[in-house]
Amino acid sequence: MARKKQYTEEEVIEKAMHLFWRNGYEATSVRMLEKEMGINQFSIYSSFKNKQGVFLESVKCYKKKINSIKETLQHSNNGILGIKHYFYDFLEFSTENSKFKGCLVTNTVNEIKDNAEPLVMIALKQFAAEIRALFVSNLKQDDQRATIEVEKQADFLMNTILGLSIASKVFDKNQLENIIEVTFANL
Amino acid sequence: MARKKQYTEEEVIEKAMHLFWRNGYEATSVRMLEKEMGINQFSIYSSFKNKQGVFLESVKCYKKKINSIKETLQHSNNGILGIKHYFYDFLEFSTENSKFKGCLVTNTVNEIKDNAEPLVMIALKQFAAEIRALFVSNLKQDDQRATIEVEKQADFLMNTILGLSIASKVFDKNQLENIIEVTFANL
DNA sequence: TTTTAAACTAAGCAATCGCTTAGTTATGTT
DNA sequence: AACATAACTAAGCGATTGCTTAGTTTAAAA
Repeated sequence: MARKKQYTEEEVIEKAMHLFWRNGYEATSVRMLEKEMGINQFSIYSSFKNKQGVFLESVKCYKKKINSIKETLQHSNNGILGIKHYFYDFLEFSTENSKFKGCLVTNTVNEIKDNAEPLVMIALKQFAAEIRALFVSNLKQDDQRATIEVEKQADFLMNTILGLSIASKVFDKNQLENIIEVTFANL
Repeated sequence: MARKKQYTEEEVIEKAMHLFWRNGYEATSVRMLEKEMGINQFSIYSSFKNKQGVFLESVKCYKKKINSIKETLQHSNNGILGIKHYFYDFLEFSTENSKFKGCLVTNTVNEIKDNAEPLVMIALKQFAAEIRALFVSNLKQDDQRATIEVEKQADFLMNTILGLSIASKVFDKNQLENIIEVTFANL
């Protein structure tokens, strides 16, 4: 009936995701996406509607990629030690050519204005809430831990992860590991 | 010999600074600066050379503003308690109409790409280094604190401050205070 | 009072932004 | 083989970006 697509949407989105991850949302232009994805602007818009659509699919792709270390945390039975393991996994996950890129989600949360791009913001907040919920359930595994403290500690851990996203662009690997060690030393 | 300026550069830079603080570097256009500063683009470029120049002066202005709470930390003799005080001071400092704006410097560090705007990046990193040095000297005030740990803890505290800059846009005041409390609870 | 130079206004520069559209190519159906 | 239709190419849309420039106004020096 008609011509076949010369690309698979899964493949080109993964390339787009890496571009957004490195550059952020605004700084990634449609022309750059064109080159990185290897398809024409027409194809981009016909497959994903608009730039926001490309990004939302990129977040889905990012979620899939990070899902393996998220599942490790999900099935962990070591309480806070499982979370610490997740922090190290995350550090490795966000490394490329011994260069840290931070977290796609956190990077974008910090970049997007409150009013602008509400759909993007909703998707990002939902992702963050999922991670925080895992922190809470893992903290509750520790018998001696006070229940009242769990929510506070979850916020604290989220803050540390947020910090690591920026810190990973400025600090070296050793410093990042020190941050994790101090974070969990007395928690 | 010639006409007088109808504005003082100090006054208009303070307005520019607040705009950058709220919106970030890229998202603040020269047209927006024009309106906020109340002067024509020609005056902006004749006084500050270019947009980057306006921003660099804005960072100087920001430093002056934050200097009072920095000096409190500088003259503090309570070791880590002085740092905790600084965290709360910073939270109040970055609040406007019960809305948190984060830290101008941190916001921009996270936004600017490594290669782009190197002058901006240098100014920002220098500012961060000054804060970290204060953390180190205050930590050393505590006699029982192991010297080896001080540098690690300084990185940890920097990471917490970085985190708070993002967290302050997503979390409420109570949560932010919880983060500070947990941070210093066992340090 | 005339001169002169800086401070102003406003229009417009090239480049880039996200996005669209007219026209061509390819492919499965009849 | 002829048709129908989706996938492609490439040019270009209006809006906005940082920045400049030609022309006018103002005020201090001569």
